[in-house]
Amino acid sequence: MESGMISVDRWAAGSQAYFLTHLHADHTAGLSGAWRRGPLFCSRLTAKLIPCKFPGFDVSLLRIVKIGSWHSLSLTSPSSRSSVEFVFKAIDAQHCPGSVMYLFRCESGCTLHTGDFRWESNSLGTENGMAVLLDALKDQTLDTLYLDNTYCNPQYSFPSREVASKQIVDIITSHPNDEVVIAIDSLGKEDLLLYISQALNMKIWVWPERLQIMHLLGFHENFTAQTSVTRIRAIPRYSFKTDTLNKLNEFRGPTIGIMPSGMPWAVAGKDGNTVGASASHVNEKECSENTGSFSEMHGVGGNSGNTTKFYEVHYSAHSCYSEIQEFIELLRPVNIKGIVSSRSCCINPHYYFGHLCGPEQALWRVQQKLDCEEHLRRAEVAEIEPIVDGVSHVSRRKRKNDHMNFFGIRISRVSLLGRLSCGARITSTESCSK
DNA sequence: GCGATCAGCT
DNA sequence: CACAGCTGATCGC
Repeated sequence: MESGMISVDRWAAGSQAYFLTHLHADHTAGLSGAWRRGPLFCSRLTAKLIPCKFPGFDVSLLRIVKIGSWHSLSLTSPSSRSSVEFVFKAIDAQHCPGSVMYLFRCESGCTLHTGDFRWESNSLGTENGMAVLLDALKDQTLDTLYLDNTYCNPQYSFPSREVASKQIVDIITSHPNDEVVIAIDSLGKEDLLLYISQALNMKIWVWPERLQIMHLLGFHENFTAQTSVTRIRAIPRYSFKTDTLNKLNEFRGPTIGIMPSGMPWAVAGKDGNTVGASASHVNEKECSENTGSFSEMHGVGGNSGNTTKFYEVHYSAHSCYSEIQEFIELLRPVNIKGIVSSRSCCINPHYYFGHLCGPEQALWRVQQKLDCEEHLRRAEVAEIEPIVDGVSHVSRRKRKNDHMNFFGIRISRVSLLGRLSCGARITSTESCSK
């Protein structure tokens, strides 16, 4: 795609249309209430949150992109001065409230910008998102994939957010009489807090600005800003430290701290006040089974000499390596570019996934999808025919599976394609092998 | 004084 | 190494 037309999460002058994937600060550097550079495209929920995040923002510049629908956009090529027609679509990125990916199509090709995303294996949201994506690509190659490569390295393996949420509920219920403090940011982890609130039938305290966000998101029933009605508090991550917790421990009674973190191995044991599980220990637990892991740390108490317990639970809003791998295996882009720049070269998507990119791979995906749809059409016809030849359902299913194996993709993935075609159902029994 | 940018911390 | 993001220092207008 030619430069000087569309910017995604970049706010320098010189673009004709600006797209925002989500409202985290590392994607909005350069945005402010004084924004005047041009129309800003974002999801409906993000648009709702913008005046809160950027007071004074001129909302007449907002262009709401309805998720799942095609939108059209006519821009001017800076080089040829001719008109370029775009269509684009937003897809739920499941990273934080309002977060989306953008798929752009124009005459010169297709581009997908994932923004930050977490598409968990075997989740309905991921299946739906992938079905929308593949359907939108149709028989076109994906020319450029701008990828959330935060955890684009096999060492990054962690459980789903649901598993992590269950772990946190278990930690809280195992301390029935303690005050609980959970570290969160200004946006994100609402699904975790809702899960806790519903599982324990208890409101969660948040600070007043955060309660306003919860109101905008429609979650206000599960949250409160009154300190007296609950023992569970969500506090800003930057004020989550031994000092704060020890003070709570001293003045409000026994307190445990829970840090849901994307990289717990990085936080533990930095100073003398915390003693954490080592990174190798955390990783060892993760690698042995994908049921999740958490580490327990004990902070040294304040004047009272009490001990504050810290729990770091592996909770991530970014896809882990195996989820990124599944994503790329299905999309097969011609080019791939990481959106996370890092001094560390170990997350360069080309290093691990270069073999899944290139023109041949992109064409292979298109051909595979067409073959698969054709097969599913035939399979459905076969399914509604009466069985007259003595062939059992089991052997039919086996035949189908053989065909899928021929394609080299797993059954759970083919079920995504199944949704795309004529509603043919494929039984999905296999979990992802690692 | 205000906004942008960066170091530092968690 | 570094998730997301606040605070505070510095620079330029």
